[in-house]
Amino acid sequence: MDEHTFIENFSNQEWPSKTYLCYKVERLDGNATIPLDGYQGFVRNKGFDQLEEPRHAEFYFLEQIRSWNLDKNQRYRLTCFISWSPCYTCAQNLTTFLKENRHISLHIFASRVYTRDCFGCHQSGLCALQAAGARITIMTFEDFERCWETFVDHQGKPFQPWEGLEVKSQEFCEELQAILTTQQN
DNA sequence: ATTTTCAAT
Repeated sequence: MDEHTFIENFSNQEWPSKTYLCYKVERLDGNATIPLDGYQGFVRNKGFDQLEEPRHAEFYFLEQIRSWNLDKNQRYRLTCFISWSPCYTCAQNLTTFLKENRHISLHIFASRVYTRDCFGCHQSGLCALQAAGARITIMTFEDFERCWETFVDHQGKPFQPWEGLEVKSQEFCEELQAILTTQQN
């Protein structure tokens, strides 16, 4: 991913009308985690402008995972950095996937909390996803930096945080915490 | 004080 795309989409000061999702996979072997570098990459949503059926980024992510046919006798950890947190429908699809694939765990790092959901309640979607075992957190400075190091064609440049990164991250974190703790009982 | 959201005006 080029530098501009990363900043434009992952900056928590921006409100882009598109979503990028970076993913990586590790195999868990006892206490060891073995990165599967061949399986890492990123996807974005496709909209009406591309003459394809509009689909959210998570659709393509799930499509990728399914294509790998990860060995059910091994354990894997998926990590994804996503610029908007999953909508209700996508959260449900991920929930179903995790329930059907107990050998796979998922940790989602979201830059921003998506709240404009036309098809359902994004809060309950995220709660269900968490209940299915996913970890959902807001990206902090360290997470942006890790994403930058791993997925951006940074040409050796270190991650330069934008103004207000920490404050916004904290705000979204509180918003997400409120969502994930409210509906649990 | 504080919009915006995987678009469509």
